[in-house]
Amino acid sequence: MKAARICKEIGLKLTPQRMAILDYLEGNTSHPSAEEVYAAVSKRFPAISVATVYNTLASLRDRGCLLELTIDPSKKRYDPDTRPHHHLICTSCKRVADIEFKYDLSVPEGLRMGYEITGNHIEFYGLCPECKKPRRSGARR
Amino acid sequence: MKAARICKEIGLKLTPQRMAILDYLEGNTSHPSAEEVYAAVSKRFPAISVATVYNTLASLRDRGCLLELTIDPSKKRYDPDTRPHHHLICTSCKRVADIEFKYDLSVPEGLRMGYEITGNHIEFYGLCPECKKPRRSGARR
DNA sequence: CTTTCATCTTGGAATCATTCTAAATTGATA
DNA sequence: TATCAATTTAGAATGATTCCAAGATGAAAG
Ligand SMILES: [Mn+2]
Ligand SMILES: [Mn+2]
Ligand SMILES: [Zn+2]
Ligand SMILES: [Zn+2]
Repeated sequence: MKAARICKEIGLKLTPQRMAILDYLEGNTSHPSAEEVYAAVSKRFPAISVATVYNTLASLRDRGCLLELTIDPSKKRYDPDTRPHHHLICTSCKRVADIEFKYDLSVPEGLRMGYEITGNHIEFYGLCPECKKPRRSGARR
Repeated sequence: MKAARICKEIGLKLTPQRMAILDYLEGNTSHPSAEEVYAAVSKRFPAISVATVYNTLASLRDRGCLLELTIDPSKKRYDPDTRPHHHLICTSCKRVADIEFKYDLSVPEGLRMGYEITGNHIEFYGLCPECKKPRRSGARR
Protein backbone atom coordinates (compact mmCIF):
# COMPACT_ATOMS: atom_id res chain seq x y z
CA MET A 1 0.00 0.00 0.00
CA LYS A 2 1.33 3.41 -0.81
CA ALA A 3 2.33 5.90 1.86
CA ALA A 4 -0.21 8.61 1.10
CA ARG A 5 -3.07 6.18 1.23
CA ILE A 6 -1.99 4.69 4.54
CA CYS A 7 -2.02 8.08 6.21
CA LYS A 8 -5.47 8.95 5.00
CA GLU A 9 -6.92 5.63 5.98
CA ILE A 10 -5.67 5.81 9.53
CA GLY A 11 -6.39 9.47 10.03
CA LEU A 12 -2.89 10.86 10.06
CA LYS A 13 -1.91 14.12 8.46
CA LEU A 14 0.09 13.67 5.32
CA THR A 15 3.38 15.40 6.07
CA PRO A 16 6.57 15.13 4.03
CA GLN A 17 8.36 13.63 7.02
CA ARG A 18 5.84 10.85 7.28
CA MET A 19 5.93 10.27 3.56
CA ALA A 20 9.68 9.78 3.79
CA ILE A 21 9.41 7.39 6.72
CA LEU A 22 6.60 5.40 5.14
CA ASP A 23 8.48 5.23 1.86
CA TYR A 24 11.51 3.83 3.62
CA LEU A 25 9.41 1.32 5.52
CA GLU A 26 7.36 0.16 2.54
CA GLY A 27 8.40 -3.37 1.70
CA ASN A 28 11.46 -3.09 3.94
CA THR A 29 12.39 -6.49 5.36
CA SER A 30 15.44 -5.45 7.37
CA HIS A 31 13.54 -4.91 10.64
CA PRO A 32 15.26 -1.56 11.26
CA SER A 33 15.66 0.17 14.61
CA ALA A 34 14.44 3.75 15.12
CA GLU A 35 17.99 4.94 14.70
CA GLU A 36 18.32 3.13 11.38
CA VAL A 37 15.08 4.62 10.16
CA TYR A 38 16.37 8.03 11.17
CA ALA A 39 19.70 7.48 9.43
CA ALA A 40 18.03 6.37 6.21
CA VAL A 41 15.39 9.09 6.13
CA SER A 42 17.89 11.80 7.05
CA LYS A 43 19.64 11.34 3.75
CA ARG A 44 16.61 12.40 1.78
CA PHE A 45 15.30 14.70 4.48
CA PRO A 46 18.27 16.22 6.38
CA ALA A 47 16.19 18.40 8.70
CA ILE A 48 14.04 15.67 10.20
CA SER A 49 14.42 15.17 13.93
CA VAL A 50 14.72 11.92 15.82
CA ALA A 51 11.66 12.90 17.83
CA THR A 52 9.61 12.87 14.66
CA VAL A 53 10.88 9.42 13.79
CA TYR A 54 9.94 8.11 17.23
CA ASN A 55 6.58 9.89 17.09
CA THR A 56 5.74 8.50 13.68
CA LEU A 57 6.80 4.98 14.50
CA ALA A 58 4.65 5.12 17.65
CA SER A 59 1.64 6.43 15.71
CA LEU A 60 1.92 3.70 13.12
CA ARG A 61 2.41 1.06 15.79
CA ASP A 62 -0.62 2.31 17.75
CA ARG A 63 -2.76 2.08 14.67
CA GLY A 64 -1.62 -1.43 13.88
CA CYS A 65 0.33 -0.50 10.76
CA LEU A 66 3.71 -1.41 12.18
CA LEU A 67 5.00 -4.12 14.47
CA GLU A 68 7.37 -3.25 17.27
CA LEU A 69 9.70 -6.16 17.88
CA THR A 70 11.31 -6.76 21.28
CA ILE A 71 13.58 -9.40 19.88
CA ASP A 72 16.79 -7.36 20.08
CA PRO A 73 17.72 -6.66 23.73
CA SER A 74 19.37 -3.34 23.08
CA LYS A 75 16.80 -1.61 20.90
CA LYS A 76 13.37 -1.96 19.44
CA ARG A 77 13.06 -3.13 15.85
CA TYR A 78 10.20 -2.26 13.52
CA ASP A 79 8.47 -4.40 10.94
CA PRO A 80 6.05 -3.03 8.32
CA ASP A 81 4.86 -6.55 7.58
CA THR A 82 1.98 -6.85 10.01
CA ARG A 83 0.82 -10.27 8.95
CA PRO A 84 1.47 -12.85 11.65
CA HIS A 85 4.86 -14.44 11.15
CA HIS A 86 7.90 -15.39 13.21
CA HIS A 87 11.54 -14.30 13.36
CA LEU A 88 15.00 -15.73 13.30
CA ILE A 89 17.69 -13.56 14.88
CA CYS A 90 21.41 -14.02 14.41
CA THR A 91 22.86 -14.11 17.90
CA SER A 92 26.07 -12.61 16.57
CA CYS A 93 25.13 -9.69 14.32
CA LYS A 94 21.46 -9.32 15.32
CA ARG A 95 20.26 -9.59 11.74
CA VAL A 96 16.57 -10.53 11.74
CA ALA A 97 14.98 -12.77 9.11
CA ASP A 98 11.35 -13.71 8.61
CA ILE A 99 10.06 -17.22 9.16
CA GLU A 100 6.84 -17.52 7.24
CA PHE A 101 5.56 -20.81 8.48
CA LYS A 102 2.45 -21.73 10.43
CA TYR A 103 2.84 -23.59 13.70
CA ASP A 104 0.14 -24.97 15.92
CA LEU A 105 0.74 -23.00 19.11
CA SER A 106 -2.44 -23.73 20.99
CA VAL A 107 -1.94 -23.82 24.75
CA PRO A 108 -3.69 -26.69 26.54
CA GLU A 109 -6.56 -25.39 28.62
CA GLY A 110 -4.98 -26.70 31.80
CA LEU A 111 -1.82 -24.64 31.34
CA ARG A 112 -3.40 -21.24 30.79
CA MET A 113 -3.54 -20.28 34.44
CA GLY A 114 -6.60 -18.14 33.91
CA TYR A 115 -4.91 -15.99 31.28
CA GLU A 116 -6.74 -15.04 28.14
CA ILE A 117 -4.27 -15.65 25.33
CA THR A 118 -4.40 -13.18 22.47
CA GLY A 119 -1.31 -13.80 20.40
CA ASN A 120 2.08 -15.37 20.06
CA HIS A 121 5.41 -14.96 18.38
CA ILE A 122 8.33 -17.32 18.01
CA GLU A 123 11.90 -16.11 18.25
CA PHE A 124 14.35 -18.48 16.63
CA TYR A 125 18.01 -17.98 17.46
CA GLY A 126 20.89 -18.89 15.22
CA LEU A 127 23.83 -17.82 13.12
CA CYS A 128 23.34 -16.13 9.80
CA PRO A 129 25.38 -17.21 6.75
CA GLU A 130 27.72 -14.25 7.21
CA CYS A 131 28.46 -14.98 10.85
CA LYS A 132 28.97 -18.68 10.22
CA LYS A 133 32.06 -17.91 8.19
CA PRO A 134 35.15 -18.19 10.40
CA ARG A 135 36.61 -15.03 8.83
CA ARG A 136 36.21 -11.48 10.12
CA SER A 137 33.31 -10.80 12.43
CA GLY A 138 30.17 -9.90 10.54
CA ALA A 139 28.89 -8.21 13.67
CA ARG A 140 27.03 -4.99 13.19
CA ARG A 141 26.22 -2.56 15.95
CA MET B 1 20.60 -26.58 43.94
CA LYS B 2 21.80 -24.50 46.82
CA ALA B 3 23.55 -21.17 46.30
CA ALA B 4 26.93 -22.08 47.74
CA ARG B 5 27.22 -25.13 45.56
CA ILE B 6 26.31 -23.25 42.41
CA CYS B 7 29.14 -20.77 42.93
CA LYS B 8 31.74 -23.44 43.48
CA GLU B 9 30.65 -25.43 40.49
CA ILE B 10 30.86 -22.53 38.10
CA GLY B 11 34.01 -21.08 39.57
CA LEU B 12 32.65 -17.97 41.21
CA LYS B 13 33.82 -16.69 44.56
CA LEU B 14 31.33 -17.21 47.29
CA THR B 15 30.52 -13.71 48.52
CA PRO B 16 27.66 -12.75 50.82
CA GLN B 17 26.20 -10.53 48.08
CA ARG B 18 26.04 -13.44 45.69
CA MET B 19 24.60 -15.68 48.31
CA ALA B 20 21.80 -13.18 48.85
CA ILE B 21 21.11 -12.84 45.14
CA LEU B 22 21.19 -16.59 44.55
CA ASP B 23 18.93 -17.17 47.53
CA TYR B 24 16.42 -14.72 46.14
CA LEU B 25 16.57 -16.28 42.70
CA GLU B 26 16.35 -19.90 43.87
CA GLY B 27 12.97 -21.24 42.85
CA ASN B 28 11.73 -17.73 42.02
CA THR B 29 9.14 -17.88 39.24
CA SER B 30 8.36 -14.17 39.02
CA HIS B 31 10.87 -13.44 36.25
CA PRO B 32 12.22 -10.36 38.05
CA SER B 33 14.05 -7.45 36.48
CA ALA B 34 17.48 -6.37 37.75
CA GLU B 35 15.81 -3.59 39.67
CA GLU B 36 13.45 -6.02 41.36
CA VAL B 37 16.33 -8.27 42.32
CA TYR B 38 18.10 -5.23 43.75
CA ALA B 39 15.01 -4.14 45.70
CA ALA B 40 14.50 -7.59 47.18
CA VAL B 41 18.13 -8.23 48.06
CA SER B 42 18.57 -4.73 49.48
CA LYS B 43 16.20 -5.55 52.30
CA ARG B 44 18.41 -8.26 53.65
CA PHE B 45 21.61 -6.62 52.47
CA PRO B 46 21.20 -2.83 52.60
CA ALA B 47 24.71 -2.00 51.44
CA ILE B 48 24.66 -3.91 48.15
CA SER B 49 25.05 -1.79 45.03
CA VAL B 50 23.11 -2.05 41.80
CA ALA B 51 26.39 -2.61 39.98
CA THR B 52 26.89 -5.80 41.94
CA VAL B 53 23.43 -6.99 41.04
CA TYR B 54 24.08 -6.34 37.36
CA ASN B 55 27.53 -7.94 37.60
CA THR B 56 26.21 -11.03 39.29
CA LEU B 57 23.28 -11.46 36.95
CA ALA B 58 25.66 -11.17 34.00
CA SER B 59 28.06 -13.72 35.47
CA LEU B 60 25.29 -16.21 36.06
CA ARG B 61 23.85 -15.61 32.63
CA ASP B 62 27.26 -16.07 30.99
CA ARG B 63 27.70 -19.38 32.75
CA GLY B 64 24.30 -20.61 31.72
CA CYS B 65 22.79 -20.54 35.20
CA LEU B 66 20.29 -17.82 34.43
CA LEU B 67 18.17 -16.91 31.44
CA GLU B 68 17.95 -13.31 30.34
CA LEU B 69 14.52 -12.69 28.85
CA THR B 70 13.93 -9.98 26.26
CA ILE B 71 10.18 -10.38 26.47
CA ASP B 72 9.49 -7.08 28.27
CA PRO B 73 10.28 -4.10 26.03
CA SER B 74 11.35 -1.80 28.83
CA LYS B 75 13.74 -4.00 30.79
CA LYS B 76 15.40 -7.35 30.87
CA ARG B 77 13.84 -10.07 32.99
CA TYR B 78 15.73 -12.95 34.58
CA ASP B 79 14.71 -16.56 34.98
CA PRO B 80 16.56 -19.05 37.20
CA ASP B 81 14.72 -21.89 35.51
CA THR B 82 17.09 -22.69 32.67
CA ARG B 83 15.20 -25.66 31.30
CA PRO B 84 13.74 -24.88 27.89
CA HIS B 85 10.22 -23.53 28.28
CA HIS B 86 8.09 -20.71 26.92
CA HIS B 87 6.45 -17.60 28.36
CA LEU B 88 3.12 -15.87 28.52
CA ILE B 89 3.23 -12.15 29.18
CA CYS B 90 0.31 -10.04 30.26
CA THR B 91 0.17 -7.13 27.84
CA SER B 92 -1.28 -4.95 30.57
CA CYS B 93 0.78 -5.52 33.73
CA LYS B 94 3.75 -7.34 32.18
CA ARG B 95 3.44 -10.28 34.55
CA VAL B 96 5.24 -13.28 33.05
CA ALA B 97 4.08 -16.86 33.47
CA ASP B 98 5.70 -20.08 32.37
CA ILE B 99 4.29 -22.28 29.65
CA GLU B 100 5.72 -25.73 30.17
CA PHE B 101 4.63 -27.44 27.02
CA LYS B 102 6.60 -28.92 24.15
CA TYR B 103 5.93 -27.69 20.64
CA ASP B 104 7.39 -28.96 17.43
CA LEU B 105 9.19 -25.87 16.16
CA SER B 106 11.31 -27.35 13.43
CA VAL B 107 11.89 -24.96 10.55
CA PRO B 108 11.53 -26.50 7.09
CA GLU B 109 14.92 -26.72 5.40
CA GLY B 110 13.79 -24.48 2.58
CA LEU B 111 12.97 -21.62 4.91
CA ARG B 112 16.24 -21.44 6.82
CA MET B 113 17.95 -19.07 4.42
CA GLY B 114 21.35 -20.48 5.22
CA TYR B 115 21.03 -19.81 8.93
CA GLU B 116 22.09 -22.38 11.46
CA ILE B 117 19.28 -22.50 13.99
CA THR B 118 20.33 -23.04 17.59
CA GLY B 119 17.29 -22.34 19.69
CA ASN B 120 13.83 -20.91 20.00
CA HIS B 121 11.43 -19.35 22.43
CA ILE B 122 7.74 -18.63 22.16
CA GLU B 123 6.24 -15.46 23.59
CA PHE B 124 2.54 -15.75 24.19
CA TYR B 125 0.63 -12.52 24.78
CA GLY B 126 -2.52 -12.19 26.78
CA LEU B 127 -4.31 -10.82 29.81
CA CYS B 128 -3.70 -12.24 33.25
CA PRO B 129 -6.62 -12.98 35.57
CA GLU B 130 -6.02 -9.75 37.47
CA CYS B 131 -6.05 -7.57 34.39
CA LYS B 132 -9.12 -9.25 32.96
CA LYS B 133 -11.20 -7.87 35.80
CA PRO B 134 -12.82 -4.59 34.73
CA ARG B 135 -12.00 -3.01 38.14
CA ARG B 136 -8.85 -1.08 39.04
CA SER B 137 -5.87 -1.51 36.81
CA GLY B 138 -3.61 -4.29 37.97
CA ALA B 139 -0.80 -2.66 36.05
CA ARG B 140 2.61 -2.69 37.64
CA ARG B 141 5.56 -0.61 36.51
C1' DC C 1 -8.11 31.63 -1.73
C1' DT C 2 -7.97 32.95 3.27
C1' DT C 3 -8.93 31.70 7.99
C1' DT C 4 -8.55 28.57 11.67
C1' DC C 5 -6.84 25.25 14.71
C1' DA C 6 -5.83 20.65 16.00
C1' DT C 7 -2.15 18.05 14.62
C1' DC C 8 2.84 17.92 13.77
C1' DT C 9 7.62 18.93 13.94
C1' DT C 10 11.66 20.26 16.29
C1' DG C 11 15.86 20.84 19.37
C1' DG C 12 17.05 20.07 23.57
C1' DA C 13 16.33 18.59 28.16
C1' DA C 14 14.94 14.68 30.96
C1' DT C 15 14.46 9.89 32.08
C1' DC C 16 15.57 5.11 32.62
C1' DA C 17 18.01 0.99 32.20
C1' DT C 18 22.37 -0.58 31.82
C1' DT C 19 27.44 -0.30 31.50
C1' DC C 20 31.81 1.48 32.74
C1' DT C 21 35.56 3.08 35.90
C1' DA C 22 38.90 3.34 39.27
C1' DA C 23 39.82 2.53 43.88
C1' DA C 24 39.18 -0.20 48.02
C1' DT C 25 38.02 -4.87 49.73
C1' DT C 26 38.13 -9.70 50.24
C1' DG C 27 37.64 -14.84 49.18
C1' DA C 28 40.52 -18.55 48.19
C1' DT C 29 44.87 -20.67 47.77
C1' DA C 30 49.57 -21.43 49.11
C1' DT D 1 49.48 -15.43 57.44
C1' DA D 2 50.77 -13.47 52.88
C1' DT D 3 49.23 -12.85 48.28
C1' DC D 4 46.51 -11.52 44.47
C1' DA D 5 42.94 -12.11 41.16
C1' DA D 6 38.23 -11.64 41.62
C1' DT D 7 34.75 -8.75 43.53
C1' DT D 8 32.29 -4.79 45.38
C1' DT D 9 31.09 -0.12 45.30
C1' DA D 10 29.66 4.82 44.30
C1' DG D 11 29.20 7.50 40.90
C1' DA D 12 30.02 8.90 36.20
C1' DA D 13 28.97 7.73 31.46
C1' DT D 14 26.23 5.87 27.78
C1' DG D 15 22.49 4.90 24.78
C1' DA D 16 17.81 4.43 23.73
C1' DT D 17 13.65 6.54 24.28
C1' DT D 18 10.42 9.98 26.11
C1' DC D 19 9.03 14.49 27.33
C1' DC D 20 8.37 19.46 26.56
C1' DA D 21 7.26 23.96 25.05
C1' DA D 22 7.18 26.79 21.07
C1' DG D 23 6.70 27.45 16.33
C1' DA D 24 4.95 25.46 11.83
C1' DT D 25 1.50 23.52 8.83
C1' DG D 26 -2.01 20.15 6.77
C1' DA D 27 -6.73 20.00 6.02
C1' DA D 28 -11.43 21.42 6.71
C1' DA D 29 -14.49 25.28 6.31
C1' DG D 30 -16.26 29.35 4.41
MN1 LIG E 1 9.24 -9.70 9.97
MN1 LIG F 1 10.26 -19.00 32.98
ZN1 LIG G 1 24.99 -12.70 11.74
ZN1 LIG H 1 -1.91 -8.43 34.04
